[in-house]
Amino acid sequence: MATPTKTADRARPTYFPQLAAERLDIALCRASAAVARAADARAGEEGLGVGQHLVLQMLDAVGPCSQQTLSEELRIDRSVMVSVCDDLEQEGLVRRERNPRDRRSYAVTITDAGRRRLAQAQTSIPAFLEDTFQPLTPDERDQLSTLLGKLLKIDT
Amino acid sequence: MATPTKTADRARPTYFPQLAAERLDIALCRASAAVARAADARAGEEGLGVGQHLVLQMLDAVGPCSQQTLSEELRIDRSVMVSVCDDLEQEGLVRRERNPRDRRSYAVTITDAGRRRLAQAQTSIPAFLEDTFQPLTPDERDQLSTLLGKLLKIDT
DNA sequence: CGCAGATTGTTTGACAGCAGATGATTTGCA
DNA sequence: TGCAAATCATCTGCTGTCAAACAATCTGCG
Repeated sequence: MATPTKTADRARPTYFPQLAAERLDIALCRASAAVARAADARAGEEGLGVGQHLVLQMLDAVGPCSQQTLSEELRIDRSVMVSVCDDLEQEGLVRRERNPRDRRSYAVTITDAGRRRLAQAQTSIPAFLEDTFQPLTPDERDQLSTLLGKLLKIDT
Repeated sequence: MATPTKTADRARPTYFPQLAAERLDIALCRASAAVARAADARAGEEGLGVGQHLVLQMLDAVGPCSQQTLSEELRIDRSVMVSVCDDLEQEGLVRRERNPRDRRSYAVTITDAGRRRLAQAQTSIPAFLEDTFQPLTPDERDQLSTLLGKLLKIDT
């Protein structure tokens, strides 16, 4: 494309179509970045980080866990899990007790305050998802979910 | 599932199904992380980073650009673009000349060596995409591409 | 012209994510 | 039993990303 305007750079709404169209990997990364940004923003407003939310959610669902287990199931690095649990403990949302059968590990337990906080945070999720995935119809969201599920089958 | 073994934590293949299933945002982030990891690995083998590849691709397609333009079109932070262009220039794949009409900006230009390197790098992309998206059929990849396209319409 | 404000490229500082090392503890095996 | 190897939580250092500050330059408006 020749540049019709005077300055070589300016005034070219090219928007480089090839990338998002041709390279599925790049489109995926861009979409993920946009969504992650939105999630962080919402989590920031709410005062409960995404990782902390996930930990509370899992503890509530499956009962006390070691940090190791939380790490593996939630795909959060175990050294990051340390600070996530630190924050949660400091706010009184979880307790860290030594596991008597294996004193190397903790039994991380959600507290009543944690359950209340979780319930409160859960209520904002549907609206968040609705906002973020607004360009897609419910059917399309299901499609996307299915496709990502297949893609993640091989996740390391 | 009850835990058959003695220790409370061990041997529970729970795998916390709710997350990837219910929360589309998390599934998207996981898939993106896996794909980005694969892309980085391939780029590492090839010696040409993902960002550098994109810059060469765009310069080849639309001609000389300022770093600012490259930044915006490729969604790479402009402070990151500095080092990307530094590396490319050091390897002789691009030239950085001052734009005579606006001496604040550069006119970044791809060199012949850059074009050769780009052509060589391009050949490995189909195989990479094939490997990475192997769990999806061609039809499903098209679906995914379309869905992501719609989702990115609102990208900030 | 002359100056306030915007823009371009760059540097700096903060921060998340990850690999590797460490100390405490448990497990496996001779 | 005793000891080597594995495991859990933690800490440290490195890398990549991003926001904010900065100097040089351009633009718009009097």
